[in-house]
Amino acid sequence: MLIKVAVIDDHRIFIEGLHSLLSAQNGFQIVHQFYSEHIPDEYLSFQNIDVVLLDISLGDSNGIDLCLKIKKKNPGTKILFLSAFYQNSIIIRALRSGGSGYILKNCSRKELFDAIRSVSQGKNYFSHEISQMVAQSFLIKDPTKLSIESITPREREILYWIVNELSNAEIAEKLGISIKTVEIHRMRLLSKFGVKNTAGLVRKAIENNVLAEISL
Amino acid sequence: MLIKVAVIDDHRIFIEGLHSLLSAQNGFQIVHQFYSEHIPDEYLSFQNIDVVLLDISLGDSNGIDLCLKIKKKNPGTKILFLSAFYQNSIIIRALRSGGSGYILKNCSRKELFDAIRSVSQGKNYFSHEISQMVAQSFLIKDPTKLSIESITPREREILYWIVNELSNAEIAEKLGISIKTVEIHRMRLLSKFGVKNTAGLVRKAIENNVLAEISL
DNA sequence: TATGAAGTAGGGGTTTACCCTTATTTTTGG
DNA sequence: CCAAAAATAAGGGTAAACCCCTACTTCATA
Repeated sequence: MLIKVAVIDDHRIFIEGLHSLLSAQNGFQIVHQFYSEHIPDEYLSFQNIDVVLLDISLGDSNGIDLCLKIKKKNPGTKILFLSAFYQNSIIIRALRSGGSGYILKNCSRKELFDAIRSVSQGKNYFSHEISQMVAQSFLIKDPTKLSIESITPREREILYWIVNELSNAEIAEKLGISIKTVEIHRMRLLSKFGVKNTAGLVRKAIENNVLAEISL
Repeated sequence: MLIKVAVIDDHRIFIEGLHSLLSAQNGFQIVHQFYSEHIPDEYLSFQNIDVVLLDISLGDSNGIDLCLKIKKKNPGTKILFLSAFYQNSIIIRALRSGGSGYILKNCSRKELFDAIRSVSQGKNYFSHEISQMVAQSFLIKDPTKLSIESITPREREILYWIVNELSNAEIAEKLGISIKTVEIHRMRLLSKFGVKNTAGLVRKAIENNVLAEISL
């Protein structure tokens, strides 16, 4: 069972190191390798590739956009981010761009092999540092910031339908109440969330995870 | 250096087990313990408590709301969630409610002690299972969901300000263009995203990671 | 039993979003 | 250099959101 691997990184030395590492290990084969971030679209056909090792900081381009492109062309190919970068927002964007895992460049040989095997089998893999960082990003640093006023069950219900693109009239009909009542609930939501309009309402609702149904 | 601990759980046997565990170990002292979820507000003064071990599934009440209450009254007291529960949305809501860590009830003795020590020192602690689960919740399961029509740089800029609660008039002024132009961009965004209104626009923009600046 | 929180609903009004249409200029790529 | 895409902007209109106000009912709980 040979796992076919492609590597995309802008550091030539790093790719060569990876090449020698994977070649020395049974079960891996590096099929493609790109040194630059400027990869023409016609080269993005990875039908016969199992796993792409992708760096996030690719010169002036970035690995996240590249990941999106690759997954659109080759939905079956798994992406494993391999980066020295660990800034929270970057990690989360990477995860949302279609990747299957994220490890750090200073990881052990064993972890690299484990990660490649895992994602090639359709599983996910996160290095300990990455998953810890993602989890910690949810913690409230400042306890005084726990100030989002609690919303009532009915307000929560109204909010749910707002986020699902229903108008006040549609919500009123669905819940069997008057439009005026929906309006009132909506205004109280704006006030409680401290926002100016629907855009802010939806953003805060998602960010603060008020709606369990609306995951991420 | 004695760490003062309070335990809140609705399983009497579990609390007694915890008590004997922590008593046998130097450095810990269980000061309070509650068996029920119905704790009167006047008992929520934990000024001299370092760490509260809190179960999430407290009968008909829930540990998340209780955590919010405790942190509001005692910002300095650390909360360590200790639960058998691991459903994604619940975990994330728990983290956002002011806790400092989250471990599973089937964890090892050593992990329990480590976790309590960590949070009492102001650090965070997540069991491996929890942090992995949180990280995985960000992954896109279905690659075909990455298929949003590409938007132009200007549309992206408009979208950014929409998500930041600016009105068409405010965006027009900020970018030095007419309101009519902003309207056109906005309508094209609605069309490209396949949504009906601002709520859908903001939701899709966040979910599909269109805006790098809007992380979480 | 009374006080507050939650849900309900009306009137009346302003502002903003949404949806057509057409049309010019600029930029970009083959 | 030409065609396509992108950005600009207008007029004109409807629908929806937003923001005041008052006021009634229910329900829990102190």
